[in-house]
Amino acid sequence: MAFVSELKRTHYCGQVSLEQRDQTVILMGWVNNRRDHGGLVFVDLRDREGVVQVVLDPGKEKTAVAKKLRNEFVIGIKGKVLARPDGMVNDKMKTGAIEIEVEECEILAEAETPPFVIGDPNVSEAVRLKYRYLSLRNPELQRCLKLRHEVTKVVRDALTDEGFWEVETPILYKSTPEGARDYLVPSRVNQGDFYALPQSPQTLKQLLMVGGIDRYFQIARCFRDEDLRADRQPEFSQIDLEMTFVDEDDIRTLNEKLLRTIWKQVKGVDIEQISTIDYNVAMAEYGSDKPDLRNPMKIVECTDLVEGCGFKVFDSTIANGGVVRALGLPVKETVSRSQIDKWMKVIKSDGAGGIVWIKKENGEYLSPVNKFLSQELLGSIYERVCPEGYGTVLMVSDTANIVSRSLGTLRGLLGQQFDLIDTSKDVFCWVVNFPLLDYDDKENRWVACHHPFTMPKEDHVEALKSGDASQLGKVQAKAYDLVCNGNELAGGSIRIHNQEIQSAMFKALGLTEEQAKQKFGYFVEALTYGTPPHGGIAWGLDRLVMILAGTDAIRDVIAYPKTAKAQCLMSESPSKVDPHQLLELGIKVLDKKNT
RNA sequence: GGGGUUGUAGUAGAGUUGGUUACAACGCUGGCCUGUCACGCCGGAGGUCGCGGGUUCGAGUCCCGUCAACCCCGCCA
Repeated sequence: MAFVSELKRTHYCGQVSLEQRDQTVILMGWVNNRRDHGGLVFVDLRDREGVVQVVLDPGKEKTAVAKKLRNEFVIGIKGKVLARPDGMVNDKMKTGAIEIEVEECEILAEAETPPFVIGDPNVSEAVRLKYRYLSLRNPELQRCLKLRHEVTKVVRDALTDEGFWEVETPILYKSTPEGARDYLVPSRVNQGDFYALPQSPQTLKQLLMVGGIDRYFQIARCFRDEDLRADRQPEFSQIDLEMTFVDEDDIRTLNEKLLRTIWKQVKGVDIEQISTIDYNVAMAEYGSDKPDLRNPMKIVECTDLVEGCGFKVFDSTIANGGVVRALGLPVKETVSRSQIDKWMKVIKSDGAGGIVWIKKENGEYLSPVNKFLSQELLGSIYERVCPEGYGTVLMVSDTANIVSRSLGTLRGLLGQQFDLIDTSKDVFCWVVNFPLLDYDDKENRWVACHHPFTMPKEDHVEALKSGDASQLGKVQAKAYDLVCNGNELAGGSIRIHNQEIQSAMFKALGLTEEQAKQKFGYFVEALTYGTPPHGGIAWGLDRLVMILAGTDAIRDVIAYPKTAKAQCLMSESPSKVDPHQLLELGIKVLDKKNT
């Protein structure tokens, strides 16, 4: 048994091949499956790199243990690599051309019967999460984690080559005045005070630029105490970077290079084209600031055609500054009224009042509004909206925002329903020229679209300084998002380094100099001590890996993810703590019913 | 906070209009088998039908509540 006690593994199971033919190898791994033929036992031995068939003769003393083997036992074997006899090659296995004739076998650890068979694709997520350590043995999950490692490795190497330093920023930090809810950590030494876990290293990385680090990056863990989604976990990772003395183009060029390197090295794919789309165009034509360009459908402007048409809904919408836009259905066949009603129901939650449709039958245009709109007008709308192969016009009229949102929803829905998405390749674009400010109707004030330190475009600085409400909404920011298949891969901006512009920004947000200081404190002060022009971007690492792995939940690319209720089913966290711990922290838990 | 889907042996499912002892598969287990690779064959064990209440002579099935997982809205740069 010397070979086992020394644990001198010679190969990974999945990497044995005809190259080792007739050599003696020592393998360690888990019993993936066993086929007991009485006088001969086949075991599929599994490790990180794959599975190999090993053959044991239970009649021999050194392999007699074969009879005791069960699934998930950890064993070590020493044996000879043999080419499989004619007709017994298994084409479905990577190692199907060979097998190991075992000379010695030892059980390193027995295993209880696992609650599910490793690799069973039907096991519910709750069970898989409870026994995550067993799920991790699934080659599919291991593939995703390996992919994640490869991505971070490529990023670290590529950014190092570009002169970036990886700098760690604190996890115990300060509560953020805006944005998502913070996770709070009570301080024992300073009773009654709390740290917050960072929502992102935003201010810290800007201060690194103030500090002269010049080029920084970090694979940064971020925390947000908000409700979860398939693509949102309470803790997640960003590839966060920031650079000094650069403008938008520099950052986009560098990140485009990084993107191409990732796809090339991880997927072996050359990205052909990365288009650049103006935010306003994206909203008007795709109804989204992160358009899925694999979907060929586009929203078509119709406001100019129907202006003064006599149909009350359109006329009053346009009179109030609204728009009328349409989607063409990508099928020639006419669709049923009930189908259109279903779509209508969906977009009603986006605020749309309804859908006006136009169909063409026997050269005649049919529509619920053909009392108001002439055949000629219906025809010109139809011709503009429906190119060859398209068959029905769906029109929505409302404010530009609502029309964009609802037709954007519809575009996504129809793309799926009519199977228009070519999933064979990834399609990328930059969305640029985001607005700097957005008016919050509920709070009756302007809020920063990106964050309050985002630089406006040069041409728009005067408009920002004017504070003129009619102009503020049109001010554009030096902000940019990198989009892939309808997902925001990365987002960033050039930051304000100029005190005058920063003051104008605070003023637009309705903050006095005093309030700004109080709210942003040390950060605002730091910016006054000589801040270089700088900017950066942050990539959502989990989403990035999810897209590369071809999965549809970021749980699949995280080793220990949490459920929709932000719980870890394996460790059962969060959990109650010892009263002494609370006492030390000066914390008392309120009875929820009585508050 | 709101809406939706799901919940039946260890796992994933079937279960008729409410009607005798709740099914077959995989896994587990005992036995047989020297060429299997979803091994096969013979036998066996395994159930608070998520939980709590209600209707009924009778509930896996109908009703109410509740819990959990997932998806979506709100929320989240």
